[in-house]
Amino acid sequence: MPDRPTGARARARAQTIQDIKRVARLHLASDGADLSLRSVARELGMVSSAVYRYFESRDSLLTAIIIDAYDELGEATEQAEAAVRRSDLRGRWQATAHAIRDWSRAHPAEYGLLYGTPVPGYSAPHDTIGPASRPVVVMTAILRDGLERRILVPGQHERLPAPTRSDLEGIIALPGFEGVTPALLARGMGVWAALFGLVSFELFGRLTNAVHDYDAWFDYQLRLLTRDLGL
Amino acid sequence: MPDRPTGARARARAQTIQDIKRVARLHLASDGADLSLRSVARELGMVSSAVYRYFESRDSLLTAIIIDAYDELGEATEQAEAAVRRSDLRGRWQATAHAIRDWSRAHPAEYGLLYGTPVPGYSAPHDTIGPASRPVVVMTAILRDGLERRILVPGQHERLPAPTRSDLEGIIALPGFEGVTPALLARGMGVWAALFGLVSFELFGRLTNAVHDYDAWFDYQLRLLTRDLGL
DNA sequence: AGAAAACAAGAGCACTGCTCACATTTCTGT
DNA sequence: ACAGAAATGTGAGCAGTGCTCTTGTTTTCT
Repeated sequence: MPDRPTGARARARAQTIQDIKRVARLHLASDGADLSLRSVARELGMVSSAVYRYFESRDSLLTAIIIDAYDELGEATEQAEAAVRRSDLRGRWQATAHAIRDWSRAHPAEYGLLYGTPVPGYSAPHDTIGPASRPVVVMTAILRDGLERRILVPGQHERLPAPTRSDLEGIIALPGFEGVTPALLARGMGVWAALFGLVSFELFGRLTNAVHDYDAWFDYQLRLLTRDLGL
Repeated sequence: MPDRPTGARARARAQTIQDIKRVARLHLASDGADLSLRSVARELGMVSSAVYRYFESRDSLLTAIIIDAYDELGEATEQAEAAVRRSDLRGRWQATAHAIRDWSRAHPAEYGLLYGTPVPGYSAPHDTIGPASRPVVVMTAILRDGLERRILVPGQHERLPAPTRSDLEGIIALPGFEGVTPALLARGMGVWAALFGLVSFELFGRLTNAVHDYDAWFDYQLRLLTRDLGL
C-alpha cells in the first residue's frame, strides 16, 4: 500500500500513457502530423478502442505531446542558459538561441507541431500556454538583467507607434516582464520572431540547395541578431 | 472550331479544373490542410472518382494549389514593388514586405501550405521552385539596385564564416543574383527569414492576447528590419 | 459513319476516428 | 473475506477517407 491513492494500477496506467505518447511521437517523426491512433495501438499490442481509456481523443493525445514538447524545449533552454556565467549576457542569449535550434533539429516533428501551421479545428488549450512561455521567460530575464547591469540600453529614442506602445505596456504588466522597457521588449520580440524564422527556414527546407553548412549559417545569423538586440 | 487543338471540351476541362481548385481552396480555408477530395467532389455535384480525371491524386491537387498560391503571392509582390519609384529603395523594400504580409493575411490557409509545416510524405515538386522564388527575386533586385545606386554598402567589413561565404557565393552565381555581395546577401536572407517569422507569428496566433494592433506592430518591426538591412 | 479518346458513375478495398455493449480484472469498504 | 464498484480490455459497427477498377456514356478525330 504505497502513499499514492492507488498503487500498482496507477503505476501501470502512467506507464501505458507514457508508452502511447512515446510510440505516437515515433510515428509523428516518420509519418508526419496525420497521426493514426489505430497504428500506435497496433504497435502497442492493444486494440484501438483501448487507447480511448487513456486519451479522450486523437486531439487530446496531440495536446499531451505538445505540452511535453513545450516542457522539453523549455527545460533545454533553461538549462543551457543557466550554465552560462550571469554577467555574460551575450553568452546567455546565444546559449538560449542555440538550445532552441538544437532541440528543434533533434525533434523536427515536434517543432512542426509547436511552431508550424496550426491544426485547423484544433485550438491550443490553456494547459499549453504555461509551458509554451518558458523560453520567452528565459529571454525576458536576460533583457532585464541586461538593463540592470547597464549593458543593454533602454532604447529610449525609439519612436514607437502608440498602439504598439500600449500593447507592449500590457505585456510588461505581466508577471516576469517587469522592468523591461517597451522599445527593448519590441526589439526582443522581433529578434525572437527572427530566430524562429531562421529555424523554420532550416527545418522546413526553405534553404535546401542554397545553404549547406547550417551550423555556420546559424552562427553567423545569430551573431547579427545578437548585435541587433544590443548585446 | 476555335484555334485551340481541342474546342469546347478543352474549355470545359479547364473550367472544371478551376472549379475543383476553387472549391478545394474554400475547404482549405475552413477545414484546414486535411482536405477531403470527396467533399469537394460532393460540393461540385460530381462523384469522387471523377476528380481523378483531373488530378492524379490528392497531393497533385495540393501541388496545383500551391503553385497557384506561389504565383499569386509572387504577382502581388511584384506589382507592389513595381509601383514604387525606382530610386526609393526603402519604399520598394517596404512595399515588398507589406505585399507579402497582406497576401498572407488574405490567404492564411494557403500561407500555411507554402510556409508552414511541410506535409510529411510530400516533397515539393520541381514545378514549385520557380514560382516560389519570385518574391526572392524581387528582393534581390532591390539589393542589387541599392548597391548600384550606392545606397547600400557592400558590407565589406563583415567577417563571414568560410562555409557560409562559400554557400553565399554559390547562390550569387545563380542567375538573378549577380552583383550582390555575400555579406549583403546574408543580411538580406536573414531579414527575409525574420519577415516570415513575423508573419508566421501573426498568422499562427503566437501573439494572441499580446499584440492587438497587428498593423502598427508590423509597421514598427518592418522599420527595424529596414534599418537592419541598411535602407 | 466508325474508331478512339475522354468522361462519368458506382461498387469496392483498406484505412481512419470514434462509440457502444459487453467481458474481465483490480481496487475498496465493510 | 467478500461483495460492489471502478477501471480496463474486447470486438463489432458507423460514417468517413483516398484510391482503383469496371461499366457505360459522350464527345472528338479521322
